[in-house]
Amino acid sequence: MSVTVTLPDGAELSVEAGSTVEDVAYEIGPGLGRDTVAGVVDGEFVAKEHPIEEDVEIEIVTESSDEYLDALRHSAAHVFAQALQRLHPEATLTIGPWTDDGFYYDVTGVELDEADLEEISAEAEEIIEADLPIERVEMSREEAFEYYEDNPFKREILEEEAAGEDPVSFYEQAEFRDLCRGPHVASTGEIGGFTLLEISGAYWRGTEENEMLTRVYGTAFPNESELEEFLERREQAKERDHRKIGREMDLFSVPDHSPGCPHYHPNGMTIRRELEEYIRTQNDELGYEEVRTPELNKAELWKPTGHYETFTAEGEMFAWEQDDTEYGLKPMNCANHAYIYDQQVRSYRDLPVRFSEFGNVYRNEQSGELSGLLRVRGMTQDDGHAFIRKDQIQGEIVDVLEAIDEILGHFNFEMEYVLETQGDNAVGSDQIWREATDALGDALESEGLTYAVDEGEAAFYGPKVGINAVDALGREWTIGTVQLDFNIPERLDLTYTGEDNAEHRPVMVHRALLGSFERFMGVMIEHFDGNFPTWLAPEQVRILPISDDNVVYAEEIRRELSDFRVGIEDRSWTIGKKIQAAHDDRVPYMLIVGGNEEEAGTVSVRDRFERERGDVSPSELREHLEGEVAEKRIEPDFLE
RNA sequence: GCCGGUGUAGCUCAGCUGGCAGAGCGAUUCCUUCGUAAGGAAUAGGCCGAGGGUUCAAAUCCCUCCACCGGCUCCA
Repeated sequence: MSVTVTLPDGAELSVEAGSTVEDVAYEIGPGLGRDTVAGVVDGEFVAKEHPIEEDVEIEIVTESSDEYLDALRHSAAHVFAQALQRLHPEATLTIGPWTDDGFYYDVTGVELDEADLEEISAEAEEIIEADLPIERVEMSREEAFEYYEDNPFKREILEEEAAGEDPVSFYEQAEFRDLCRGPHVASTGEIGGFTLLEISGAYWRGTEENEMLTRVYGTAFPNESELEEFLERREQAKERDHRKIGREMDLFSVPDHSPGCPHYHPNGMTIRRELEEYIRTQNDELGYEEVRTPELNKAELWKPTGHYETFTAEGEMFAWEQDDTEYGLKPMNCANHAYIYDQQVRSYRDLPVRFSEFGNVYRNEQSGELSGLLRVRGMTQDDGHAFIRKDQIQGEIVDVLEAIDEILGHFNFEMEYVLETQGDNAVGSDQIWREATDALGDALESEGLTYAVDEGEAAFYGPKVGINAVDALGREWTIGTVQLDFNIPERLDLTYTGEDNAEHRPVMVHRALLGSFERFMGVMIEHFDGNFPTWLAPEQVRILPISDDNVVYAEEIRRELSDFRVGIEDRSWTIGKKIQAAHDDRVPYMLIVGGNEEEAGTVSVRDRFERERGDVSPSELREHLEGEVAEKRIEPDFLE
């Protein structure tokens, strides 16, 4: 019997049923056959020995395919495991997949530290040097269970991932053998660059209740130079780390006495104030009225909304007894805003009623989670709640999404939109959740935004659109959110009087445009590498007098530019050193003033891109800066 | 919270096989007054994260705690 395989270019080929991917490649051409390392069959990455039993779409993976790197790293994981077992026979293997930039292997029954990694690395190099052929072998399920008699993890994989497979596949190189679907490269020698990177813990199957395993991260490349480039990129990423830049530019610190609670230094606060002012104007335009509510409340405030239960269950709420009463620091602003809504009888004519607040909230995040400005315990959200009628849902959400889109445009950010759906901790009926989720999805689609769906990830009260950014180290963080909530109005019995003179239930929209000022600034610092747009730069202009004699003239120029944040470098340094310091401080504009400028009443302008122009009149520069700042242009462009 | 790592001058880091606490940058003072990415000299600056232990002697070895870094889990 023959089956039809469809190639990526649309061509069709008829082959015997049971032919392998490799056989198909040889059918196409002997050269391709020899180069085959694996295949993609109906979108699934498979070993070259994978048999074709029905009509499929097939793609042959060779050394030049992206998938080759995955296979190579998968094999590198095996090489690590082999080296580990040679040096530590007591180690039990669990899983060892490839990842976006390398591989890891989770093991247990062995304690490893960094010195062990070096030894294992050396052993792995020998395995690579020996160029051991990697071969696929099959075993019956029964044999496999017997083989893994002492390894409950592999037995669990046999029962779950490999349920019903008989025989099951193993990959072998010399004395090493591992249960594995593949694919792998043909021999260990194909790994040109190999390194072990980190050692850490990881829960079996990613569940906190399970045993903690030892995870070793590594990566591999076809050759040494690509590995070096990878390590170089990693080092460069560290240079962009907002914690490092925050220290260098004196923006903020998170001292030992306030873990997770950043202190803004004057430079950082300048940036934050600009952000706050900008967001205030956005909130005004969107029709939000600013309110202010306290951090300290009785715990009972959060009981009807469900916050108390949710946050205390996760140990995330700061709450304590005082004078026989339980108090807490607010973890969210919703309850206080709902309270203000409820202080009046609301008519359908009043809606939407919208409150905004730069709300300081506190959450007892696990100590291991804290990370500079990106993950904190005390933060200020640019929070807002709109209380609306059901017929206003679509319009309200669309307005917020458009505002976020406009804001992000001023930062040159590319964000990923994610729709998060009902999770285990959800309150309210499934019906309500479905409606709310559909409404968010519809709004995203009507805005033409592409988005991913994260099932079960929403907050407890309603589905959420998360706007995600990536930091310098490739970690993803949620910035802004839009959440639709039918539950809290219900639980708090919020109402408005309708046209029919009956009571109706409003819907709540929870939204944050930037998210928290902390996280947004953290992401922004890394995104700009500290080179802030002029409107945000703590020091927008620095005047560099050629000699001390020019300091008085520098003062004069500063008065001329009094609408901007202008510093004067008055240390008795050479001009070269003053320029260097200004570059180090990432100041957008430097004005060099010496005898010539003083005589002509001009300045010599240099920007942080090292562009220069002499004979500039201060008023021309001032007019330019006014426009650049007002329009929030991303790069200093006077010298373009 | 869990696994591994780190904590020495304002910053970056040496010193850690136990024996007088170091460098560069920065700061201060003096000299230099300089034309587009580091001029010179001198001086000051430390509870070696905190507490306990071992020792004649601890930055160094051991224990506990705190904070930070990477990862897991969890989140704006």
